[in-house]
Amino acid sequence: MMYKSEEEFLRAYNPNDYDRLSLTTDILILSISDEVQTNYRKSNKKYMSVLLVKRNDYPYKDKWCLPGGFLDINEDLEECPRRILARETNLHDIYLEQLYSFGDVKRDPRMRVVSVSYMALVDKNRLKDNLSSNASWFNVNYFEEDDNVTVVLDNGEETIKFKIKKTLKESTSDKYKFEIIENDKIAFDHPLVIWSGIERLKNKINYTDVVFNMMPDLFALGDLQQVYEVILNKKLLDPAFRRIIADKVEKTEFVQTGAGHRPSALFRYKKSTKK
Amino acid sequence: MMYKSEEEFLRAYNPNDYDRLSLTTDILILSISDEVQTNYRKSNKKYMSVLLVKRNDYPYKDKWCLPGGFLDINEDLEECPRRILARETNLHDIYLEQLYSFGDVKRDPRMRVVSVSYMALVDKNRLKDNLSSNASWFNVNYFEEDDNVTVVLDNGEETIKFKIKKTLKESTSDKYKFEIIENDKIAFDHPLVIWSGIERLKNKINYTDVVFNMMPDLFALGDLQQVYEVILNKKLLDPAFRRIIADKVEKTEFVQTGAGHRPSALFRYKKSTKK
DNA sequence: CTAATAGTGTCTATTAGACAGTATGTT
DNA sequence: AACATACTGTCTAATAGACACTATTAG
Repeated sequence: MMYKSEEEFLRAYNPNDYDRLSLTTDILILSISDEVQTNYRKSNKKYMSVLLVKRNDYPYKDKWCLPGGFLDINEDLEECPRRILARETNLHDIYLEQLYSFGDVKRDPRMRVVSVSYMALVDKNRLKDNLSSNASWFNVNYFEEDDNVTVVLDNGEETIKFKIKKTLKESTSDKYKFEIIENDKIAFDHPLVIWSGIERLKNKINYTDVVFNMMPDLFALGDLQQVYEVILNKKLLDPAFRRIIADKVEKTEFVQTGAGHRPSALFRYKKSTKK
Repeated sequence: MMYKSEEEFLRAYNPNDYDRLSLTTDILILSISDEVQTNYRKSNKKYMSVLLVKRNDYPYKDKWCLPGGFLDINEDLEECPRRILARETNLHDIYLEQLYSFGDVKRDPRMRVVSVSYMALVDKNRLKDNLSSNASWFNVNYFEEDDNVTVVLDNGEETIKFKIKKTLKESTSDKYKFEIIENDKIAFDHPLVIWSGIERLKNKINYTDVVFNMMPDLFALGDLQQVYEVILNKKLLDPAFRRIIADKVEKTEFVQTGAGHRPSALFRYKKSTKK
């Protein structure tokens, strides 16, 4: 069928000629928590933490899932996670990036749904007491071995464990398919979203400045180093770490005292000028 | 509303409670072309090339766009680009990875459409004469300066130029928004897809083995180096290059002669064992 | 004084960049 | 012989890893 003009074409166009489906966005909200130490001298142990919401209806009733919701027909795709973020945290200026789109036919038992996942990074101090009631922060621990990852989440009351396997796809080099091989408390394919976000952050921390979205305005270098360490899941050597971040931070006049040891200078994020 | 069981919930569930929309996938198919040299001694100049399709109906009639199509309600998301790839190239085992999902309200004048873009990498020699009639390979050249990229495409008959600007988003560090600031021959937001794929490939070539999906089974190291050079858009030094790829390739018994200079040994891809 | 973290100097090992050289086919 | 590319040796620069040391506070 050929048309004389775009106007004529659009008049004749019937949107129902094609299959229509629902689209949701799910948001992996990551932050840093610290666990208050009993020994006054010791510094607070830090964790990476993720915000999960308890489902109180079917499907996956009583399981935990990522905050999410349906895309409105009149909103741009990225507006959707922003609206949900505002709902969950009351904050509007949160770092957000798209992760991946999931769309297996049977991923939602209700109907055909494609989900676009996002990752948000936030400084937890900014949203104290702003949480909606069925949401909870879970500390994240993960263990990688060969092609398996075990992720353990803990919110102080409940422990959630799931396992993901990277399997090499046939005929394509270096392309992995992720598969959930153990999971009983997380809804949908959200374990995949959680892990792909953690992997993304683990990579990005090395070549971008995204971490600073999880930091308060003023921070000690020791704290920043601990954040790197929990994200990368390995210890770093002090001098090397300080070399790497040297041109991303600037020293302020402030110090942090009262901890039973040498006070630490407080720094702030500084956009580095050189590449 | 609370339900007694998942079955009861699903019976009562009405998919039309939520907005429904159409979803398409668009595929950036990248490959390597070489331009036959007049001087028998000189080696063929290589280009990165992209497969575009000429639209013969509205919207964007007579503009070029990426091969793509609507997601079928009964196919997994990733099946969709695979089906389109098979249609365009008659090949089934092509490297494919998801790039990004685009979903601005007004990105398609016909209706609300969200598009999931993919990148495919293929060895062009595998699909000689298998092209569908309205498709054409365009050689890619690009120029980066500050926050602008100019991409120039050429298929021998037509030259297409577009320009993209990276603008730093407010309140989030290191997060760019891409914006098309010059384009008159490419349909939809496909310039964004093309550039994000090139950027992705440019990065991935450094830490994965994806290039080998664009190479024939046997190749000379000089050819491989040229492929790196056109993708990265810069010259590499021979010894450094050979060090880097040393454990990704293995020498075969074959050589390439007849070029008026020392014959080159032919190599093949070898999955490297160490990280 | 002690426990604990803050912060620095410096040596070494590894990797990346640069250049110059030798090797070998075709016309 | 001359041209063009194939391929290698080696020096140097830059970066990452490791260790040892000094500094400073609350209790």
